[in-house]
Amino acid sequence: MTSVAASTTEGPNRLDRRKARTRQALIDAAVRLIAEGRGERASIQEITEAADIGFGSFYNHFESKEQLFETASSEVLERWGRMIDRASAGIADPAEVFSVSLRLSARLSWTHPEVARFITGAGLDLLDAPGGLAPRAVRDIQAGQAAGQFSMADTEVALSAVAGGLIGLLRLHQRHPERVEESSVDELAEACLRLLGLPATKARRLARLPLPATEDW
Amino acid sequence: MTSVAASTTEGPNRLDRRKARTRQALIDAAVRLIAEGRGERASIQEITEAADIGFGSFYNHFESKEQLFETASSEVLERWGRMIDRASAGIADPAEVFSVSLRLSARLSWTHPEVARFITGAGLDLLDAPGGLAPRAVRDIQAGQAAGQFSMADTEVALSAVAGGLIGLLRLHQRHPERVEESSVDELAEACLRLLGLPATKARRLARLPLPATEDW
DNA sequence: ATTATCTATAGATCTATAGATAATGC
DNA sequence: ATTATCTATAGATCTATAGATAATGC
Repeated sequence: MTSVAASTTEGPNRLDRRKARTRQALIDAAVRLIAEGRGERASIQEITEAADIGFGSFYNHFESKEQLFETASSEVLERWGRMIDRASAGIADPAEVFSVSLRLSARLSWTHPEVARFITGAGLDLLDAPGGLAPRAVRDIQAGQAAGQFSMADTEVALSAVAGGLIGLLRLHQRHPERVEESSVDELAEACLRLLGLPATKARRLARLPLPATEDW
Repeated sequence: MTSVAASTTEGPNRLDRRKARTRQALIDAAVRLIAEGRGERASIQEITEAADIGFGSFYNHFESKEQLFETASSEVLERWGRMIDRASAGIADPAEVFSVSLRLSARLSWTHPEVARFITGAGLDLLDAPGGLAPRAVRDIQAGQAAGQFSMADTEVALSAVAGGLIGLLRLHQRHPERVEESSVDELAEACLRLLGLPATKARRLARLPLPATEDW
């Protein structure tokens, strides 16, 4: 047991790592293509060229384009969701959890521009995906309704409006970076809290609370 | 001048009308395909089959799929916009014009379900299109800002949130018709007015005003 | 006679796979 | 020896067009 990788039952070897790199190159290329808004339209040839791997290698990892895009989306949504969870851990008020989640998501514009572009590229389809902001916001909005803080009845409609606002801000930053700053993010959160039915004064206060520090991801 | 169509310089003849019918069949098929969410993915073959015309006839009318979809979108957006304009003609308050426009658009779910499905199929891409609700809402939101009624600064972000809310309601009605009624539409408008910064009481009143009668279109 | 539509097809592109090549395991 | 990657290609699909057929004009 002196050599770490001596045992045959032990972790990934060089071959496994090479395979994982190829797979990851495909996923990263897919994320870039979704970000460019041509997720479904790209051919497998384009994908493998963007990933800089041989054409045939595609089928070692995925059975179809759809499966690759599905995997790529899940991966980004998973990271996004974990970031939200870490930052909102320990916050009790659902309205504040919602506000923090949304503000962090809007700040992706500059903290993780490639994730932001993925979100704008995917659009409202993200509402159906089981990851990222959507399921967490549904949970928070419903908790806020149960607690009597939010008055808007249709959770799904509210969520869709919030997603529209988020995507709008991310797109604005992509087109005109100089027109978006931290206060724009807070203003979006404030407006969304008002939309949900929170009193304007409380919305204003909540949307300006200091944000928890977020480690890199 | 006893026979209406006698003069050779006069209006469309039978041939022109046949040509127009074929063109319209293509446009209608394109609208249906966009509504099904596979606007860009459909092949020309699928389009001509859906339109029930010969494959080659496509090229008598359009040079490419993109041109057809562009034309089809413009046509629907044009009708949608005219409906809004007719209904809001004579209303002075920009917040009320906005509210009426949005409520009529959300009612498309049952007044013109094929238009509603087109909107949900197209998604937030509609924000870039020069027709329909988007340019009119931009105008109203900016007028409301200038008049000091609306406090939200970024018009484009606000518009995107409103579009998200509208699409959310249309989608909800498509999936669960029993969960959407006229009051749901009014509630969406109320929430959007609050989002824009209107005081909650005024938002509530405005979103419940009687709607102008709209003739068919 | 003129014009639009339809059918058939050439050429381009795309997917999926087979077989050759390169990298790693043992 | 084993496993993954790469190159080459068969077969399917798609686009664009040519030429035949059908409808209308005059």
